[in-house]
Order: sequence, then structure tokens, then C-alpha cells
Amino acid sequence: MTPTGDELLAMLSALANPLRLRIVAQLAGGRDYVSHLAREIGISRPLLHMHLQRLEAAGLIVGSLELSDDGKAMKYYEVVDFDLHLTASALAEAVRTLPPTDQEKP
Amino acid sequence: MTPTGDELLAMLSALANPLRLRIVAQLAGGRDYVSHLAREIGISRPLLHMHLQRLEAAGLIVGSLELSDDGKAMKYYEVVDFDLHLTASALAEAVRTLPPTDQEKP
DNA sequence: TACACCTGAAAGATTCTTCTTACACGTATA
DNA sequence: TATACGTGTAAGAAGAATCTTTCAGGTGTA
Repeated sequence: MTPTGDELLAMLSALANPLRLRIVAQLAGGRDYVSHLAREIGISRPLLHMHLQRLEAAGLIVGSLELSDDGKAMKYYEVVDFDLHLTASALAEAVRTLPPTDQEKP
Repeated sequence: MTPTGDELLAMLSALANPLRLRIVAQLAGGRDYVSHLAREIGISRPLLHMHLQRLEAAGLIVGSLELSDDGKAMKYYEVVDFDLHLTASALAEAVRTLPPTDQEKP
């Protein structure tokens, strides 16, 4: 269950942003759809859209397009139940899966 | 034991970088001084210096300037024994300590 | 038709990170 | 003195991330 270096980097850089941290925190209180979430947090919808993509690409949240009762297309996002345990040795473990730094000796 | 939002963001963005991940991984195997560590990882010393500062500012590593037997000033770095437990609710907890997004209604 | 709500995405400006290069200072040894 | 090792820092190039603006599509109701 140790993530690979790439997976770990994706999660870390996805979480290393105040807005995205807020988004995850908000979604931790329950699923929500894009427009409402944007109003809730107080940012523009296109900006939120970008951050949601980043979080979803990292596997921290998942979205599903659903049809509301009055026929509107609503995209709901919810938090994936992740549990990252970060210690120095856990990081060292993950780093092993990374390709070596390309350094050539001239 | 839950870090504040700022502390958490500092740690996350410090770790969200392949080189810095490598540095921590390397130091997890034992303390080392700057020049040697730079050769070990295969990057320039000034670049490593920058990354070390970032990691130290986040509280993940600590450095100490020591004098070697032959009188040289050596800066040794070692890993701080951190243990970050990241879950959605832990993040939500940390986010509470962040100042609200400054959004004004016109 | 017009408006309100929902969705997606591209283009461009700005700002932040990252990296290189070059400099300055120290001690010990040939 | 010159070289090799250690330290630090500042300036500018290059790249990546962030954010705004603008556009285009959809459904339902007045």
C-alpha cells in the first residue's frame, strides 16, 4: 500500500495548495456539485474546475455526472477515502520507484 | 498534534518535488553534509542548498554547522522524525486554522 | 425570446518555482 | 602562490502553476 514515487508526488503536489486543501476539506463534509462548491468556497467556476481536475488526477476525489430532477447535468464530486502515512522511511520507499536522475559525467 | 494549515502547506509543498523527495530519502539513510550530498544525488551545490532551505523551513530536516578535524566548516543535515497522517478529515481539521478566502460581495 | 441554472474548455496575463551561472569567503596542502 | 576542499548568496533565464476572461453547449421556466 505504499504508493509509487509518481503517485505520491501527484498526491503531494495536488494537496500542496491552499485552495485545493479547502476543496478537499469542504468535500469531506459531503459531496457537492461544481457550481455550488464554487459559491461555497468563493472562487470562480473555471478556476475550481481546474483544481478539481488536479485533485481527481491525483486520485483524491472522484466526480460523477448526474442528471437532476429537472433535467440539468450536475457534476458531483466526493472525496476518495485516502490515508497517507508520511514518514522519512515511507518516502525513501517510494523514491525507490522513481527513475534515477539523469546525470552524465563529461 | 494536528499541524496548522500553514504548517501543513509548508510540509506538503516542501515534499511535492522529486528532488526534495530524493533528498529526504537520502538523508533517511543517515546524516550528510551539503557538498557530499550534492555529489550523491547528482545536482549542483547551489541548487541543493536551495532545496535544503525549503525542507528545513518546513521543519522536515535540520542542519548544524560543524568543524571537521582538518578545520573545515561542514554543514550537516539530518531528517527530523516526522509522522504525517493525511486523511480527508485531518485536512479539514487543518484547514480550519487557515484565514478565510477574502471574497467581497459587490 | 429571454433569463436562470447547469456543464466544459481555450487563450492569455501574471506570478511562483526551479535551475544555472558567477561571485565571495574560509582552511589545509603541494 | 596555486589548488582542492568546504561554506554561502545574488542575479537572471527558463519553465510551470495559477488565475481571469471569454466562449460554447445544455435544460427548464417566465
